[in-house]
Amino acid sequence: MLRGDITKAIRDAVMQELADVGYGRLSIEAVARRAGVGKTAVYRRWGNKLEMVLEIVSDVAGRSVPLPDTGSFAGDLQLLMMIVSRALQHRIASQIIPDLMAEASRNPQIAETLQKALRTHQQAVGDKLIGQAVARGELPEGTDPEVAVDLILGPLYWRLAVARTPLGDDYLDKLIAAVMGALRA
Amino acid sequence: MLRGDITKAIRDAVMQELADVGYGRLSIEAVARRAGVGKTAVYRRWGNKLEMVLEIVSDVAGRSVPLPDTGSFAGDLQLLMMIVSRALQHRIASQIIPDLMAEASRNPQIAETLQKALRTHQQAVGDKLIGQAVARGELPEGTDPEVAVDLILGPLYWRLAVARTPLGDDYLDKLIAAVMGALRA
DNA sequence: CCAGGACGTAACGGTTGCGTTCCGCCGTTT
DNA sequence: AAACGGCGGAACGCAACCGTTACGTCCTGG
Repeated sequence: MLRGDITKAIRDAVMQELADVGYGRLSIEAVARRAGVGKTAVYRRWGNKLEMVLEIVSDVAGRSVPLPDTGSFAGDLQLLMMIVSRALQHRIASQIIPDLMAEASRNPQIAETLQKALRTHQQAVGDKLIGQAVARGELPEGTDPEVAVDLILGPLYWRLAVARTPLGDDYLDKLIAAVMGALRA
Repeated sequence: MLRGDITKAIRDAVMQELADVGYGRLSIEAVARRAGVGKTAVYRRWGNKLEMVLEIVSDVAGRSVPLPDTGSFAGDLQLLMMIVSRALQHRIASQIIPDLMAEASRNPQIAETLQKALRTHQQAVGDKLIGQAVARGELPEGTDPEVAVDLILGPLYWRLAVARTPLGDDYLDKLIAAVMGALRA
């Protein structure tokens, strides 16, 4: 019976509000205000703030990242890095993700949701990427997928989400070359 | 005239409170409560929450990280990584830093303070490390310090502060080997 | 011995947000 | 035509904090 357009408006408002003020300061009143909606409409859908945020965020984050499979490790790596860097440069993502990550260290429910939505998936992507490369003989047999994934995602996350330094023209190329060099050994 | 032991108690309480609830939810009342101190004692020292947090955090963060200089790039790298990983595994640091980083994207004052306290310094460390290595001929002439620093700090930060995965016994060794491989090219 | 000042406590009025309730409106269903 | 139910809006009591103020205690220096 709940009207879909109202639900959509609330979902959008939550994402915007999360980006603007963060989870800690997000208030249902502000969400309703921003969505142009009564508080009652919100409470008709979710029981409280945490429940609402978790459902909305895990829904958005769950929309899966396509697994790169270009046929070569270099190609896969380049594609993955472009996808990740593109995602991390979007304003909403680059604000919400660090915020929720910080919040997750205090709230087990958030931690679990993020773990499921982000890490599990991205790790799977990384594992597949490395696994394929090893199978193809492009990487040595003993390559540690954990180290490899950290080496690929870490610098990007650090630069885009933490240091917030813009990417130079050739930055990605240099980074890709460096990662290739690191793993090729 | 302000009593030093009281000031110390407040400073400690602020750090604890920051780690527990984050900047967004930090309240002066809670800080005073935790420090076993009246609100008046706090307001006698700082004008408001932002001013207080900035002063305390930048003081703590300003206590400089020693510049590694072991004589070889491999040694410097290992030492730096051990220092950084040690620091990031401390509960307070691993909670406060991501929280303030997220907050910094909304508050220019926090951003500037963190920039000054953390990035400038760490970057200087990285630049010196790379510079020395290049001068010694251990790294090729054109090595990009930005990429190198990201490659060193990114994976550690990602793993310890974001993914929050514990470090295996040989993880640091593998990571060091990988970074060496990446830059040696 | 006394003045000064930092201290804790308590209370102030004001703001914000919670989660709930009640109202009147309006489009759908029956 | 009438009943239903989601809707916005307004107000509720409650709680937490804000930043400020007044008060009485204690310690210190002159």
